[in-house]
Amino acid sequence: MSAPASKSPATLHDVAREAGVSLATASRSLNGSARKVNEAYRQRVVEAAQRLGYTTNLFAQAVAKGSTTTVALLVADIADPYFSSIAAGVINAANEEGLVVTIAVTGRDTQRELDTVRALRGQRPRVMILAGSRTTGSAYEEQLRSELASFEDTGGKVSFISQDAAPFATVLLDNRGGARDLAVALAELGYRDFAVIAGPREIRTAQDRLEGFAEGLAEHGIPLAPERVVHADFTRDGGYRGAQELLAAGADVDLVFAVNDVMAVGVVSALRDAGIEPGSGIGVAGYDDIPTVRDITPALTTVRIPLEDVGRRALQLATGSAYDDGVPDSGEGPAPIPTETVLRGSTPRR
Amino acid sequence: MSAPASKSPATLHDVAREAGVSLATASRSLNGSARKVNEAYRQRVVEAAQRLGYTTNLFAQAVAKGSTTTVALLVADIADPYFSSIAAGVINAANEEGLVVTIAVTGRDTQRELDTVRALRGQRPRVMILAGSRTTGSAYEEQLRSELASFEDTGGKVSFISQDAAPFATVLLDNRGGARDLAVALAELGYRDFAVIAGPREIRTAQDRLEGFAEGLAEHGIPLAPERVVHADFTRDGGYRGAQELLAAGADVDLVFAVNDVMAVGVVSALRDAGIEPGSGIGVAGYDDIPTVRDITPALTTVRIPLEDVGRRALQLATGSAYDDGVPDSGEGPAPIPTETVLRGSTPRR
DNA sequence: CTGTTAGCGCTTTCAA
DNA sequence: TTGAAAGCGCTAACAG
Repeated sequence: MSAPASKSPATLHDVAREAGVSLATASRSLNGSARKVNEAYRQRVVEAAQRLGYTTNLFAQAVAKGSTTTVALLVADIADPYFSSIAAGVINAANEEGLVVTIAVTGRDTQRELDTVRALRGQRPRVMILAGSRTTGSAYEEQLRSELASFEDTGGKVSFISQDAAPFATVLLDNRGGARDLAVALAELGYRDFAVIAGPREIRTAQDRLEGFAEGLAEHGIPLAPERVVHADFTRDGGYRGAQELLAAGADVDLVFAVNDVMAVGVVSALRDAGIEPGSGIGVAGYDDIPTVRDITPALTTVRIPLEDVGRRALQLATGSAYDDGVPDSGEGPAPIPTETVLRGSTPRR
Repeated sequence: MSAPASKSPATLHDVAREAGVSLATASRSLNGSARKVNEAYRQRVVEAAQRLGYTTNLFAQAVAKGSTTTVALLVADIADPYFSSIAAGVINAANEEGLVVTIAVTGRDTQRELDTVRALRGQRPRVMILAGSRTTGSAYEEQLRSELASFEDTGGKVSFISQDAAPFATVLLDNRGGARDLAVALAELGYRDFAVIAGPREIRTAQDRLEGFAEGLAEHGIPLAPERVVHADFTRDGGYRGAQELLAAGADVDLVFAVNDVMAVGVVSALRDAGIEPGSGIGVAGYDDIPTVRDITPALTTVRIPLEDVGRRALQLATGSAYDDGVPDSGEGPAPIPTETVLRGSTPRR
């Protein structure tokens, strides 16, 4: 229980003294960009730093320079593979640029999201990436927008991962188009009686996927009756319960589309638990292509989003380091991330 | 493309002036702990801050106070559910204490881990949580230890999530014991011909689970021949390939234990792809109880670790806010996290 | 209770 | 090139 006498970390001052040079020289040798320091001095400083176990105090540096090396990432739920994959992309990209990533979770709670953004501003991050599922119509929307605008006014950069977040830079996800393509592919496979486990009504991503899917069906002259759409939580359990509800209603369905993979996984389990074999009995499709959908049985048909890449882009969009991918950049970021329908065992040809 | 004239964020100074009070008063009204400020003044300050869109510059605050509100979390791979669940726990707990968490990934690369720790020290985090899989015997081990020790010497606190990381605070995972219990349970179920898809040899977690499992079998007089142990990557694909290798060797096996769930998921897929039905043909068991193992078919037998909780504890251990759970605290943290064998469909009674 | 005034650790003019 | 000194935004004695 003896508390060790806790020295404080070595400061640049200490290093300078140890090396017998001025503070300024020490600073220049260790961090200053242009190498305008006598090599001999530099050596001594570096060695002194080494000897003292010195590490630049990033905060002090930030205060002095007036700019940080932090990027703040907001996600709804870090344990959700959708977000953790995106986070991986952001972190890797940030690493490459020497930036440090701070993660905050909002739990899909608008108020909390707003509070978090406010709190995060205190960190003066260089960039703020919002990956949470945008919500529509709430009173918070305007507040969030204004908070972010003011963040940008004061030198920050924000980037969204979303379907439309003008006026901010956005990694565009074409949820509507992806869902439409999926619907078309499924119709061509011979499915006719569709049901959708949609997410919460306020979540734009969920809405768009639902609408896009309906559009795709419409192209094939297939209607999607309102009673075939059940709204549920954006989670595995939400999907599970949604499917149960659907079955309870006794609808005659040959394919269930869950608006994201986590939900679809729940649907598959629910069907199986109800004695219906997913795939051979009722087809199931999801959206996102998270890693696990390959390993459940049957493997899930879904719409692939290159999640890691999306995260990476979101950062690059903000730092301006986006590699040129040939896509015309309209200023609000490149064209939508390409999306791809992946047909697997859960939707055999009928 | 017009760059908006970017004002810099309002400073406390601005607020003070706007409110017509001194810097000190402004500081006290906004952040100072003890409320020793005339309510009228306080009002004016708060309003001024509001009007100016002021947010405390946390970095400057940190520099002035000499202490930060940051906690750094190191994980091997944030997209791995094991780590993202732990991260969720850390983040939630941190939130409750008003701390901000920064996540770095090490990719199970010792050198990178070391570099990361060094870099992270620049943030002067209050606490550093290492959740990466400890490695044994490497030359880095000592360096890491010394880097961390010096971090603690200068006022930081480190906490490990591991099986033994003395002399640092540790959320103890009883990998050995958990694996032993699992082996016993499986033996009691009637399995006799075991094989293990073990992780990389250097990863202690993998080692311990392997050894514990062997011990458990030994208790039932069941040997585990070396050729029944194949070492593979700690990932889903590692598990997949490991199983393939095992099958190729033609061993006569009735149960495959993969030392973690992600690998086990790969094993299940590999078996199925090889035409062997997991569960009815060969039993499969994993370790961790990540969410997906309930949804694959058959559901996976595994050893449960309360991952979220583990993350939360790791933080509390460091901040000293651990709730009293009645377990005698030996100073290095509470007793091992309780572990539980969960039998599911992948290991029916034989 | 309020204001003045040193710092905190680092960067960056500005002279030398 | 180097060093002295003035900040960066905030806190914390210290007087008043």
